[in-house]
Amino acid sequence: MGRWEPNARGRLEQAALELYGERGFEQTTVAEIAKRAGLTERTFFRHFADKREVLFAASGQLEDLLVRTVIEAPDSTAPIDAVAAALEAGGAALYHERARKRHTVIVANAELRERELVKLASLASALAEALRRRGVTDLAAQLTAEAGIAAFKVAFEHWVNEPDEKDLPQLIRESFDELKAVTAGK
Amino acid sequence: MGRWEPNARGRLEQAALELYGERGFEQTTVAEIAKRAGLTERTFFRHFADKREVLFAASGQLEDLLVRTVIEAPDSTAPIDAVAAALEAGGAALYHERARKRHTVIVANAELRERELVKLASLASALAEALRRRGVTDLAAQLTAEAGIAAFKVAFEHWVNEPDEKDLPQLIRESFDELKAVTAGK
DNA sequence: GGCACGATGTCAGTGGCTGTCATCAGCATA
DNA sequence: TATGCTGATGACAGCCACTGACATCGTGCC
Repeated sequence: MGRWEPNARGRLEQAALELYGERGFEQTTVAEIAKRAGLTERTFFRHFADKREVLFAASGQLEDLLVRTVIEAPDSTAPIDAVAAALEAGGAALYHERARKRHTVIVANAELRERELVKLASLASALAEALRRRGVTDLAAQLTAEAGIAAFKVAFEHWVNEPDEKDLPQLIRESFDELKAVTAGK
Repeated sequence: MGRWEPNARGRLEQAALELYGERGFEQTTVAEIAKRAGLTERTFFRHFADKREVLFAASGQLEDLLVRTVIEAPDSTAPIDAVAAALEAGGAALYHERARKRHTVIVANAELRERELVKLASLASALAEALRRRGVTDLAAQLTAEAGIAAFKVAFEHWVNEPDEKDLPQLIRESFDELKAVTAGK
């Protein structure tokens, strides 16, 4: 096991998810993660900014997908519906088992929940920016994006918590319908 | 300056806000804050769970105010309007100058922005719980609360960034109006 | 074979945060 | 007034996340 084993980053992600799941986030040291991946602590921090970030490596790709979907929506599509379509597409790209495992680790620790909020806020920012490029007002873009993320969040939580696996895009659609109802004063 | 000077907690808050403003959050050590307050580092951590929390001591009171306002709203009030009323009341309780100073410190640092998201999420949770006690469905309560917080967030940012001071509750009302418009597909 | 470059290892250091125990102010009570 | 109790603070040692600096190793290219 010399240096240069392939996919150091992926090995670190795998080792971290395992250890966080086995003994908890706080009870795991970065040195242990690195050791399981056959690397050193210093190398861990070359790949990830901090101990939490290793769980959120995929969020950048998700962001790209959302932005692309909003941009590619027909001009006639209302902003809220473009955001809904993007989040449904994002939801369709998630694997239930992996998402559930990861979510279990995250909800068990305050620092990880905190970081997840940052990632969701980042998604909202990206969605808002994409809407602005469609000519949507700044205010409307921010509100649409934030409200959309709220709908996604609620749907996602139901998805990972319900015993019988449902279709996430379908749950997202229902969540948006409910959002429209409550903001209409229902 | 023996022990037992009054209001240790308040002195720590004041010293922290000053130092974070003067030289930045990262460039300030907890030992320095404690020293300026005439205390030791260990005592700082007896009053605040971590270095960031010292800036968010007031958020608990704000949460109480929001919850109370939702609960006291007339039964006939729609959930979204009860939330709007609560956030307007919360907005009315903020002082522009102090809020601006604090917000400047927070936006300048990623860790502090992260913590602020946690506080906003906590407010959303509390609002949702208050709505549930009014008999609102779980799903509707979560969505209403989250969307309401989004409206507040947008209004608050405008308030602290606009050069001419506007009325925060008024901005919040306008933000809710816009929220209702965009979720209606406008 | 030699060389450039990027990935990794090694080491020392800073600072956030915690556990533990000693110490001290204030208060009650004998 | 002495004594004892309680809660806040100090002092100290220690863990670990994270960083900077420099050495070392692999790989590809000439």
